[in-house]
Amino acid sequence: MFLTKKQLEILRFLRSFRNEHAVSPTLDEIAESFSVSRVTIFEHLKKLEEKGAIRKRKAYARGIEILHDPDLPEERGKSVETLEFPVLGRIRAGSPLEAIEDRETITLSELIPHGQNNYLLRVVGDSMIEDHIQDGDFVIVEKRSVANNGEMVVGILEDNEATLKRFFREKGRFRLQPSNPNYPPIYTKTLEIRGVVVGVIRQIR
Amino acid sequence: MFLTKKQLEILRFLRSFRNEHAVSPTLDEIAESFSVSRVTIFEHLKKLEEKGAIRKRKAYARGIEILHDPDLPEERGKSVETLEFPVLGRIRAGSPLEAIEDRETITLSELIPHGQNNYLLRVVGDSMIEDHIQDGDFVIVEKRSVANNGEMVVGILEDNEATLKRFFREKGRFRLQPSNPNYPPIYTKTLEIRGVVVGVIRQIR
DNA sequence: CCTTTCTCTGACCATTTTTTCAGGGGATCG
DNA sequence: CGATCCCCTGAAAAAATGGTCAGAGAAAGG
Repeated sequence: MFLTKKQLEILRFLRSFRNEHAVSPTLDEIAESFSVSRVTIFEHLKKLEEKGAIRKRKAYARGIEILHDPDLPEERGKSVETLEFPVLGRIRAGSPLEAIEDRETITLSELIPHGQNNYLLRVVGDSMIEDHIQDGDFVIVEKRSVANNGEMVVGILEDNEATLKRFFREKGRFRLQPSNPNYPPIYTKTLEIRGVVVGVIRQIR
Repeated sequence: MFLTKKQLEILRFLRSFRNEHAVSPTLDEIAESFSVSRVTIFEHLKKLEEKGAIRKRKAYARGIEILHDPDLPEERGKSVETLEFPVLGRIRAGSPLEAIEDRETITLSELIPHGQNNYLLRVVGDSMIEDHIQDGDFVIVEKRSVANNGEMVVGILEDNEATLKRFFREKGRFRLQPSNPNYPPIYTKTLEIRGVVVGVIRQIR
């Protein structure tokens, strides 16, 4: 993805505006800040969207979302520096084959999906055991109200109870599939999806 | 500041909408969600603003700001850039039992053992699958040269190869036990322990 | 030179969104 | 009862915001 200079400037402006005002700016506001016309900004935003840097919906006021932030690495580094881990390479859990060699570091923010829309849930029970999520694990959940088939979702059933299952849309109903042969799937006509599991964290005593 | 029931509901809706969409809702969107007219919402918001719970500017699309969140103790604006996650409670992976209710936050540094002596390894292979560590997972390893029976260790064998196994001290030898019935244990007389697994992190695509 | 890319414009229209106006109904309390 | 909240309505005005159209200049590169 190659952004022109102007596009990059606009992207930066978007971010800083959001930081300050908690909402995205309008075309006019961006245009005024750059002393150009609204149409110019409109075109730039179109390009930015084509390039996948932002998302905007049709006729949706103040609805520009930043998908890719070009400055992020440095900015994150500050507050996360204490949470940096060296990655000492790969280890073969099967037969011993690969030695520990490479050296790089990784910050947890790279490794762990983190954002306004993520939260943790502690897992109770073993119904997702074949997905290697065990009792006591924390799952990182991204808040979403829709899911794709096969994704692991946090769903609210009719009786207002929350559960963690794999999601499948079937004819006229939803199937919530445990990944444990000892548990039957749950079928429901109404389902509120609260989020999708994007990560797992486990502490070993 | 005394909020009526409806006002509280709306405030909660504002928050959840923002969580999901990254922008504030319009009057219409709120109105539709509550199945009332736009004007009704307008009035409610006016009251909410008088009471200091939100801020909205004149004719400013999607510009409602939440000033006071009744469900949140006192935490505004703090945890954006730090690696703090809200923990929204527990979820039962077995049968759906517990709803999502409690609200607290946890920082990753609490959750993830972190220190000068810890590093990450990416796991290749499935020999630890019954410990629910799968191919591609990162394990957090605490540097240590000794281990207790049963701990999961990173060991270097005589041929200078690294492996991840459970550690057992036996008569005159060590046993490195995969947690996968398809793999046999490894017996060795000399073993260099590089560390002990204290955590697991998994990203889900 | 020609073509392409990037930047830009004024004028105008379409749609979304907020705001006002002019009310109605029900509940509670003195 | 009368006064006061709270919750609600449809219709229409008034902003604001987003989008389209038909161009234009300037720079870069073949």
